[in-house]
Amino acid sequence: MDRVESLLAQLDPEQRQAVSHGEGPLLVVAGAGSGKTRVLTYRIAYLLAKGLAHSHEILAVTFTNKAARQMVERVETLIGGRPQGGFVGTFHRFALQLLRNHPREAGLPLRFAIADEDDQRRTLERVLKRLAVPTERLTARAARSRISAAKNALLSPRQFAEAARTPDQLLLAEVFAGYQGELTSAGAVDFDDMLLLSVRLFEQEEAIRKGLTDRFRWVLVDEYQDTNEAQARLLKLLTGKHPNLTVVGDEDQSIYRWRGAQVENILRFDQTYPGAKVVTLGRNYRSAEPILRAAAAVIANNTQRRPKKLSSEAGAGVPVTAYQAADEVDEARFVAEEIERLRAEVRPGEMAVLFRINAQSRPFEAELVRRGVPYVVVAGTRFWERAEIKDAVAYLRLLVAPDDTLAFRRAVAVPPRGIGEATMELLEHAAGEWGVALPEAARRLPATLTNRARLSLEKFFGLLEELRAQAGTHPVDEVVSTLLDRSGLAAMYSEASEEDRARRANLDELVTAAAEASERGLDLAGFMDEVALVADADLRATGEAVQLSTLHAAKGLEFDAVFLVGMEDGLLPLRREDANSIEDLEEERRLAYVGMTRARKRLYLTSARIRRLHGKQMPGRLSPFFLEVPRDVVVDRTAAAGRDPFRATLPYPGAPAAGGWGREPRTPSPEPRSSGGRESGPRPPGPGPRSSSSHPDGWRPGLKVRHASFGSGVILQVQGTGAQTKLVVYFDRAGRKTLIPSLAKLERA
DNA sequence: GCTTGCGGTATTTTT
DNA sequence: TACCGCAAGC
Repeated sequence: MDRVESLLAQLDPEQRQAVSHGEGPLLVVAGAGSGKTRVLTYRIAYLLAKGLAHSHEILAVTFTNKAARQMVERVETLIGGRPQGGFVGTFHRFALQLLRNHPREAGLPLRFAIADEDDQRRTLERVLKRLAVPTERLTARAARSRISAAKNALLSPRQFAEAARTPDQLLLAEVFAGYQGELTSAGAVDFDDMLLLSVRLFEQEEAIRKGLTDRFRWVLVDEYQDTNEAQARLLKLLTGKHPNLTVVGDEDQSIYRWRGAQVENILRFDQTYPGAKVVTLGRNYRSAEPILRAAAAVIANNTQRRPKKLSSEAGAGVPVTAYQAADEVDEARFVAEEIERLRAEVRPGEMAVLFRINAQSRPFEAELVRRGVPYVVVAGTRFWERAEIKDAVAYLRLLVAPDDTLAFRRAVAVPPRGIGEATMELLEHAAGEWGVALPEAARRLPATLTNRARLSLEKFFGLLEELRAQAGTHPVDEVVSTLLDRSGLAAMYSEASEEDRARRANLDELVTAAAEASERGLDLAGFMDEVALVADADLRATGEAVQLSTLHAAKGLEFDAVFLVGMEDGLLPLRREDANSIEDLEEERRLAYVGMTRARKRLYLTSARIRRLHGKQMPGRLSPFFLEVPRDVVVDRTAAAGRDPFRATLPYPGAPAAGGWGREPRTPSPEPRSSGGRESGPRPPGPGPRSSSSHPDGWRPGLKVRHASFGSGVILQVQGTGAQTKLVVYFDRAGRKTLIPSLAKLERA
């Protein structure tokens, strides 16, 4: 019992209450910074220590691989060993595993493929084309998200069609059916299908469901506010009649409504699970008081929530800083200057610039590069989304599943081998005629093919055979190497262009990823499942750099200093052309709330009076959310910056009449074109942070360098000395790279 | 069947 | 502003 006692002793009363809850459903409403992960991990440790659960009886579900990994690690340190036999992973991983174990019962081919977003888009484009749907009526993009929503709501194409009334819905029903038909004949499932089919499997195969219900006697779910209907249903089926289900979440941090997440799941948890115990964690250990007060005041305007209060346990702190910039360049300048100033006491890795949309990151990057401040942009073009990677992966998928039609379509087209639209149509026709999958039809080399196409296909399949033979006997990374080499995928990219070299470098990274997978004992099929399930965010090493991130990507993280930028009406809340419902506005407000509550000690709220975005100028009216922040917790630095006092920002119509910054009398003024920003004078593109100590080899942040492949760049960061020296360099063309100067051909520019 | 140029369009993106 | 997808030329 000692163990149990000592676990509980490390918790506050509410946390303890949640952790030590016995059997039955439990909802932990965990406000920002209140120790959500702590409760989850301690609860697992508690159940094990108390002997209530065996580790193989525990199923813990998260949304990201990263969260899952963290959970495992933390539980390990708590219980001093690795929990055996349970499942800790994402919803999708759980579902995929289930379907891989029971493909037949799920109505899937033995080696079904996974259609990624790209496959989905291409498939939908074909369907839309076939149905002659004009793009003005429905784009592939729109269709994808609406079909996804239907699947999340557990609707089959048929059910959807039956419910369809408007011409719009009827059209979508047709597209949905066509899309699903294509997926089926390609032997593929998309991400939504994984969940949907798992639900169906549970509903139809009582034995399978019961097997799992009996096995996983304890189920724990993280970020429950982000579950969609399919996920909620899956949990309900899985936990059976006596649900030992613990869910942790916070409706105020639900920011994935556009992806099917239903706040209602968490708001109505006690109705779905009658008798559920509800514990609210109300102590915030993260944010200083002014930050918490600001955030609380904003979120209090939402109606879709339980009213609750968070008390700050993190001290009085300093007021929130506000700054209204002249334009986005001035905003970036202010932020970068402030970051430089803060570096005296705050490590770069403890600072973050958070924005609503990725397109906002440019000016900040420019300013930070100029000053030699190390930074990372979280989520640029993601590794696994890159064309060159997808091309190679398509080949690999074909090795695993020869009839993966979607992969075939992609692989056969790159590098160009004389197989184009005409040949594809011919093959499609043959496939239909013979009733076989498209790749199979291609393998049979229909007589109607031109000689050129025939030879080309023979060669293509010959290569696949060769690789498949190698895959049987060699580690994954070797297969990938051979593939890149023999297919000509690597040769497509010349040494002449820097962009091409970056692509080659990416392909090398793919080999590295394969080698790692191989070391973990995965075969090619396992590697492919991994690739499908792994988001790039999981691979990202943060290091000591300021993070530039979207608000979405910042969820779950915390920083000493947070710059929430672009607080303008239309940007945050983001204005979209389709329906700006109250629900949409509340989700935007939650985004602002999530952003603000990432901050521990310092929070900055900035905006621009004029913003160029997408090449257009946007009028920079202050965000209504900004106006919701109580004045007494804010210090406005706009005037103190020595520029003209800000003006011309009309208060948001719906904003509270009192308070807010938009009300000061404004001097009418000429277009504030180039008033701000430049006034502080151009900064010398100087040698970066003065703090950087000199390196024996002379490398220092701010130094301009040239690399044989990546071209010219500037050093952001220097790590280690001697042969261990690593340089983080920002290249004009290739972006951020980490290099070892003793290996890389790097010279001073 | 593959490359060049125009116009339309732009979110957020855990898997 | 930037990219991407489509339409016309080689």
